[in-house]
Amino acid sequence: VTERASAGERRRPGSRPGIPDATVARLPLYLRSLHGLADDGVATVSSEELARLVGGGAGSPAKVRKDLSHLGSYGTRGVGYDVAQLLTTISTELGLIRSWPVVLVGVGNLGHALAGYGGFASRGFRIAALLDADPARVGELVGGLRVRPMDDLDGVVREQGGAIGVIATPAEAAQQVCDRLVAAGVRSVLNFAPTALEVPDGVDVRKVDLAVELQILSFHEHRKSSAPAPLEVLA
Amino acid sequence: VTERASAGERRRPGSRPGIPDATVARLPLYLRSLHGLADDGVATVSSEELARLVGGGAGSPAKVRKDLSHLGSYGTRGVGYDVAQLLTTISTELGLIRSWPVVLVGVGNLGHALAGYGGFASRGFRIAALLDADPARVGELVGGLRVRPMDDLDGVVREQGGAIGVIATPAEAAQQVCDRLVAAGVRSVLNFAPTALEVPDGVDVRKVDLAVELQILSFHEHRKSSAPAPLEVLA
DNA sequence: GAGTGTGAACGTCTTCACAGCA
DNA sequence: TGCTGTGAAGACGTTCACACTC
Repeated sequence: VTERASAGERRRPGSRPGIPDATVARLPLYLRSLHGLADDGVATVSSEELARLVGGGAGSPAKVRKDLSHLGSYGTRGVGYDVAQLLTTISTELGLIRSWPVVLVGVGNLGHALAGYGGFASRGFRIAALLDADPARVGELVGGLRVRPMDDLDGVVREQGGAIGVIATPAEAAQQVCDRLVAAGVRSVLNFAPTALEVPDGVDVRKVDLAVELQILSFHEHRKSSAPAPLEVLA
Repeated sequence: VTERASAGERRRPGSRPGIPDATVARLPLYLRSLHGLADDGVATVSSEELARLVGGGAGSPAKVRKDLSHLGSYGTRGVGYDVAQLLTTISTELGLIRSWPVVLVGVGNLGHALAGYGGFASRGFRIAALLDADPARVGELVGGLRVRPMDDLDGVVREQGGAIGVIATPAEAAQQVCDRLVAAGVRSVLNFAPTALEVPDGVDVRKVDLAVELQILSFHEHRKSSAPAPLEVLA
């Protein structure tokens, strides 16, 4: 699900010329596979091996090489890429050297799951605060953090620099919550509520919608079901 | 996050010529907006209005018209599209006339959240079974359903026709669970575990990885932070 | 007049193929 | 010899602009 691309594509003087969106979307996948390799003590990967690791759809050796070449990559011909070096290069490019504070709004079913998700810390994020509009939930201890009232939002965002906002509220509340996040200074939002959010320029929104994913699968499943003849051997 | 496209692109004789993947990915968004309109008693939409409703990134009027034209659409020039008719057309195309059974494997934090998600039924899906490998969890009542042991998988999938599998297990178990789903006859899988899954041809996998989404946001946030000069007024 | 449907232009992403280097 | 780095070709997706219809 995934959707809104970066607004600005600024391309400043000193900075690396823009990395294509499609490449940016794959860098995290490379990162994941590289962590696995590093854990196994592997020192070097070829583009072919890396493509295989990130998995069918997202990986062809040529794609991997093009992607990495955008980072000004340092592969060694005849050998491959240095795993450790690629890890730091990609992490740096993604801004994952520091760990980003995440402000999670909405501590319902999904919010609980997100708060309890272990993979945050190792992937460059830490939950800085849990907020909920429901007074009955405020004060509750979830994943080691106490749920705070919405009024704390401004303070939390300001004391953390440049936090990422995660919206896990019902659809009806999402736009309002988003507005408050943006007003508090948040410029990156991950939205789990099934609604489109309106944001001013300079704010990035990505969204994850479970039902949308299932409906896309449904389309393909439907197609398969209504295609009784798998044979097309003639020609 | 979203990723693997359909394997086969079969394009059989009687069927509609292939709808582009990009369009398929947007149909659920149109559907959502249209439901909203129908609930409000609106009878007709223009491509411009619909584009606005699905939200910034995904909507331009031209895109909407192209997308809908792939469905052999029936808009009325000078007026717009009939909301009710579009609803049924898109629902039919996505295979959402029937409601699809969903088999959810892994009833941890995330599994609980998914099982408790209310939006399933209204969007064309119903949870047919919850499964978990942990004997301690089997028997637990979650979202009105009793958690069943993995051994029930074959039976469940077979008694439901063409179920969609959802994997909400830890990464280590995901491939094994996926293999069992596929062996049982599942051809569409939604994977929440942060791993690439290998599947035979004809099986579609979509994946949702929270950390990947955050890392993509991180990239843009990082860019913004390291771009101190918002002025580029010279030229 | 208003808004769809669509060819044609444009831009982006992917794949190919091969030169070049360890 | 093996694998990277990259122009060039090709596929795909989006945007434009306008003819056509209600």
